[in-house]
Amino acid sequence: MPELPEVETTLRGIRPYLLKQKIQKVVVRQASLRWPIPQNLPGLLLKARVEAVNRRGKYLLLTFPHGHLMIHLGMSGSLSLAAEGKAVSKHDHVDIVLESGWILRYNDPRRFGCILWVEGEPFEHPLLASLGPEPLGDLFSDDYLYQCSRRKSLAVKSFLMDSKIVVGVGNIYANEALFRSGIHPLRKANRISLNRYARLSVIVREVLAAAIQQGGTTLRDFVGGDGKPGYFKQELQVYGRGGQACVKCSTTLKEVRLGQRSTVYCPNCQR
DNA sequence: ACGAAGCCCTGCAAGC
DNA sequence: TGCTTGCAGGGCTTCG
Repeated sequence: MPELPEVETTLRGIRPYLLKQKIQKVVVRQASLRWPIPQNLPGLLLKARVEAVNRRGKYLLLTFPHGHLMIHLGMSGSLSLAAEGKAVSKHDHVDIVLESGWILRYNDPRRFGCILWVEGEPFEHPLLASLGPEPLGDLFSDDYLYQCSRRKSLAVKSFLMDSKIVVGVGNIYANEALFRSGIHPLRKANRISLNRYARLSVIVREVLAAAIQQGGTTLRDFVGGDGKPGYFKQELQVYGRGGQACVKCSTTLKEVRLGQRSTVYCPNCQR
């Protein structure tokens, strides 16, 4: 389940192979992702040169002279670099063949991801226009979270996972960050003090940065691998541990569903 | 305008 | 063993 660190790791892994490369061929085997892959994509990309590779939230942006390729990995998607002639496996939906011979290969079993073509300013695209700040950027701060939350009566965990508030905090990291901050996930966002948001904002940054750093250490395995670098080996303290003992106080961790997402917390440590 | 629920999809695990 | 059922989840979309 790619979260921000996984997308960032993917970005760093593929960028050097893509920059300044001309697209030699595009093969679409399965066009029906979350939205259909444009039928004319192969023609659009043919012989175009990659000018830049960037990320906004969990969206990857490949910039060409005449537009941008926007890729989202959904929750089961991955990109890998395959050597010329490497056999195609199940759910390898798209190949983007570079002049170097390397193939940027998109695999997505659940097809929750998307591959779209954007002309003009990409940040004005409806999918990107209303995204909140990057959690590792300067705009994400205690003040920012506090101000945003004042008129929000929803659970702080849902608040934190809202991409209009801040991008890239998925279910796993929301659970972990709230545990480490001592904040109860069901507490209303507007019932949390500035001091506690200060702690939360720092911890969100720490958790994401640590995960990215871990992804970086396995980057060398990116090429030729399964496209899923060994990110997220860090120990999860609450996610997936419902019913087990809290690592801090041994109280049994509670698991509830919040907005269809599994939510795990320590009823003693988190208030 | 806000918040909650629904939906897309496949792989895996559990239950019969 | 092989079926059926339920769950996982990012995030857009719809409903109340």
